Amino acid sequence: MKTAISTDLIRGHTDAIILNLLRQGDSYGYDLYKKIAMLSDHQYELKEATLYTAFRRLEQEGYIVSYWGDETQGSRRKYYRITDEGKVHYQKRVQDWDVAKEILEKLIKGGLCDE
Amino acid sequence: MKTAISTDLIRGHTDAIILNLLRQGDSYGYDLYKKIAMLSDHQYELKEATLYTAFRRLEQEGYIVSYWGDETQGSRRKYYRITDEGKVHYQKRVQDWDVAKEILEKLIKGGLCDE
DNA sequence: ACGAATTACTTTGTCTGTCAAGGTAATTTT
DNA sequence: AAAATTACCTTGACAGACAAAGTAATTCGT
Repeated sequence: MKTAISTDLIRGHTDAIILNLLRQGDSYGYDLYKKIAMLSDHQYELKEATLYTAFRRLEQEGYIVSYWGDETQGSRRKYYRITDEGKVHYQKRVQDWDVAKEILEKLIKGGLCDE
Repeated sequence: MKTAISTDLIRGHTDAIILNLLRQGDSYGYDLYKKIAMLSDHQYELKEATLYTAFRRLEQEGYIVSYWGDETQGSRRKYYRITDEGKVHYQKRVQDWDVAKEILEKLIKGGLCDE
C-alpha cells in the first residue's frame, strides 16, 4: 500500500487514534491495523511496529490493559481494553486536536493582515 | 511562554507554515519567530533552533533563497524569499494538510459502524 | 497433499524533526 | 553602566515512526 499522507502529519496522533477505536470495543493489534487502513480509505497505514510501540506506551501509562484471548481456533491474540483513565485521556487528546487544528489552519493558510 | 499544544501535533507542518508567511513577503528568522507566536495567539511557539533548521532544509531543496539585508542600523538580518518552486511546494503542502485533516478527523473521532 | 498466502505478534536498529542549552555580537532601553 | 532586546547560529540529545527481519500457526489455492 502506498500511503497518501506523510507520516509526520500524523505523528503524535497515534495514541488518540488507538484510544478512539478501543473506546468502541476491545481489539487486538492486527485488527486495529486493518481497521485504521480501512477507515482512512487506505490513504494512511499505521505500521505494525508503530502500533505495538504505542500499545506498550499506552499500557505503561495505564490507559489500556491487555489480556490473551482464548482462541479455540486461529492464531493467539492479545486483546487490549481501554481503562477509565484511558477514556479521560482520550477526551483530552480530542480537545488537543481541535485546538491544534484551528491553530494550524491559521498558520498554514492565514495571512498577516488580520482576516 | 508555555506552549498550549504539543509539538508533536505540529510536527511536519513547519515547512508549510514558513512558506505561507514568506508567500506574503520576504522576512527573516527572528521576525517569523515572533509572527508565528503572535498568529497563534501565543498558543504555539516554533523554537528558533527548529526554525533555522527548517530554513536550511528549505534552502537546500530550492524552495527559498536567502540574502543579507543592508541594515543601516540595528543587527544584521538574513532575509529569505520564497521561490517559484517554493510556491508550488506550498500549494502541495496545503493539499496534504487538507487531506490529513479529514483523515485524522475520521480516525480520532469516527466510529467503526459507518456514520 | 503441498506450497503460498494470511493471520498475528515481536524485536532491533535507524532515521528525522524538534528542541534544550549554549554561544556570539550588536543595539536599545532603563 | 547594566539589563534587555534584537538577531543569528551550533551542538547534542530525545522521542516517535518505521524498515527489516523473525517466529509460528492457520487457511487458501490448485
